[in-house]
Amino acid sequence: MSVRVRFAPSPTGALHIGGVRTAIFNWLFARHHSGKFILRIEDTDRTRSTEESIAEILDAMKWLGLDWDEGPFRQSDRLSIYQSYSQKLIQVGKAYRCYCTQEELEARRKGAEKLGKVYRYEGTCRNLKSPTTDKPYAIRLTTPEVGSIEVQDLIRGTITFDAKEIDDFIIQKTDGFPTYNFAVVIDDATMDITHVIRGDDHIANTPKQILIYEALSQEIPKFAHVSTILGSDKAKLSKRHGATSVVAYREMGYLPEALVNFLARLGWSYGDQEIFTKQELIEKFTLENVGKSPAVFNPEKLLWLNGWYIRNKPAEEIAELIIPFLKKKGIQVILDERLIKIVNILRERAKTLVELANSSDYFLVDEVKYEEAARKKFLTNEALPIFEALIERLSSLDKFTVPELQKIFGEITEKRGLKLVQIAQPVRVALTGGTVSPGIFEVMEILGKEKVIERLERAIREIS
RNA sequence: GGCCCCUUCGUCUAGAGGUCAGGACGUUGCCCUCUCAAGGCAGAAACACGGGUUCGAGUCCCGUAGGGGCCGCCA
Repeated sequence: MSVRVRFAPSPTGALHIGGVRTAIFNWLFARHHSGKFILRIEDTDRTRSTEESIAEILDAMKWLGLDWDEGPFRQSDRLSIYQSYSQKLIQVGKAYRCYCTQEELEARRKGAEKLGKVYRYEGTCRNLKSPTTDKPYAIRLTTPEVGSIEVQDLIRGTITFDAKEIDDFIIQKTDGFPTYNFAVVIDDATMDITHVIRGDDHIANTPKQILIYEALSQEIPKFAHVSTILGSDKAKLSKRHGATSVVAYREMGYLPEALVNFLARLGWSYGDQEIFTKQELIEKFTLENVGKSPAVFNPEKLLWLNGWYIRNKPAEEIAELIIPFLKKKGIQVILDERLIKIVNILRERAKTLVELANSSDYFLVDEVKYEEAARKKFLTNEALPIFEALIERLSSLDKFTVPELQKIFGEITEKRGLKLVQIAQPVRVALTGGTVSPGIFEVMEILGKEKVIERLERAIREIS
């Protein structure tokens, strides 16, 4: 049978980075085996699930390029399916109605706790002869009292649980809704899921789920439990460690390639390789190379990777991507040769699209804003004659190109006995407003003769 | 507390009994250089601890410690 995997987020908030890594592993596994990747929305929590959250999840998945073959299915559409299966289990004697009230159960649990024991349902309703049909009831699975349940985990090997640890747990609530474990199993079974790849916080649920599969006489899928992503303090990654939602990273100027590459490498590896195209990830991804230990989220490495992709993607694509970021700053531009040139000289010093957009503004606005410290240090009386000489020489220059400009600067430094840095820095401040920029000749070439002279003249007025 | 999972540089990891324990991010120094980057070179930096098994253990076994997860009519 061909591989069928699923990603099943619950739409109770933003799509979390940890969840996305699980999605990536599932997606890669499906693509690697030419199988199917199924998207399922676990929205049975009616109070916390929102439509906005569903829309955001779908949006983020598309942005990351994690396309799905089936779905999105919603559990809320499938209630009758769960109920028909729970009824079937009652009929064949694998499940039973339980009339114990929540209050009663709560009291018994507290009693057990007082004795320092873990409460397990004692099977009060298990052998009820004639059920009182008018009282509300939950449905419990009849579970074995002895023996053990083995989970064959593709990442961790065999995990054994004692049957005594598992009581007759509820599969359908009094309100007719399935419990999580039951819904998951029915969904995975009816969707013919072959491999369940999910977070290791589900390990303890797995024996219960296996018991449901067995009661249903359904084939048990293969399980693979991936370790959690931790924050820098080794606690589970959460909002207090910084941004955790995919959308937040998009807004901070991260590229989807970088995020996918980074997340894929968190807990998975392929020798010493760090950079992977999506194609390579698909070819090389296997569960055997997924590690067992939890991984700490390392924002610096993500940033480095993002910078790598900014430097190495085609400049035209990067140029197109920064347009919305420029727009947010109130700068309207179109994708043209000039913008591509700007991106080309700026991108090796930017780690995010936001940085790139910020560093390009002096090319795109009419008037530069001087940084105060830079102005004070470099727009001085010593700079005046240099600016004046430059204006004179540049005015008569026909070819406003890097080699020509280099020549002119060479002449001026020689004549005045200066080092290049002594004139490059004041000019840089005059042209860009700051002390940091790409090579000054490249900047001048892109700015063009007119703009350069205009800004030098303005700098002279600023000094006087 | 019970059950379960995990443990190689600060971080991500390679390592499937014999390696000077390798790579990457970060970090330090140097080179390049008109600033800042990028790039190049060099360096510091790890097998949690204790017992076994073995000629030999990061690798296998058992403990200990530490971290994490689950113990709901939540998902």
